[in-house]
Amino acid sequence: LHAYNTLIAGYGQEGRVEDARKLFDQIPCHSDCGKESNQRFERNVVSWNSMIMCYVKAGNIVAARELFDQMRERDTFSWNTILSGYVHISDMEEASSLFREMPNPDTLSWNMMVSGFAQMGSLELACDFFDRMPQKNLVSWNSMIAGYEKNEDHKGAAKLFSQMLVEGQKPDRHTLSSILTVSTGLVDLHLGMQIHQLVTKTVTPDVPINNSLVTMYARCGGITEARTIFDEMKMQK
RNA sequence: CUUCUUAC
Repeated sequence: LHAYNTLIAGYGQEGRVEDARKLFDQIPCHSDCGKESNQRFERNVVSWNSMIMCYVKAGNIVAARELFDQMRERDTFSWNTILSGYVHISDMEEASSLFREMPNPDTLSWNMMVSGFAQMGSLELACDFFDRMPQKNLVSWNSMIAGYEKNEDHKGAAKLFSQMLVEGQKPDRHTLSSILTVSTGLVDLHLGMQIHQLVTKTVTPDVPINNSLVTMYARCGGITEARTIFDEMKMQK
């Protein structure tokens, strides 16, 4: 059964929804004739969740929702999965009401609400959720920073970033590449160089990160440094 | 075994 679930999820990654569905339909639903307990081979929550995930990834919220409504046992994963479906099509109306109906929203749910609102330009709302979050994690910060960035509030993003450091969160590659884009937008070479320092200490060199670094230096008047990084990139291959 | 965030 684990094998089935893994395969369904795997098809999901590749967008092969109907193959996933075929497998899903092959797993017995719930044994109809009461006596026999074939609990051993039955669709479980994970099978449902994986299948819903496939539909969500395919952009087929309607189908995902149908499955969701049919489930008799929903866990936090199920809720978060459809929630993310609505967030990705920017249907924050639906997302909000789901969020309100959720029995026990966890950090992931909050994160999705934050990034959803931020992504559609409702920075106010995003901030609101962000501030009210019971506990924030790295992803929460990253989503919020990305939101500022998307709305071209580069100063806001930079401010949030320093606040993040003050609160003792360590940035990861997501944070750093967002904030690099921000320094590029601000044409702030000084900030960019500070980030560069952090990059070399915290994350393993990475093509996307290096690209952001090169872009940042090039735009902020550090052509020499840009060139250096560029050359280092070639060495690594 | 399944769910959240970046850039180009």
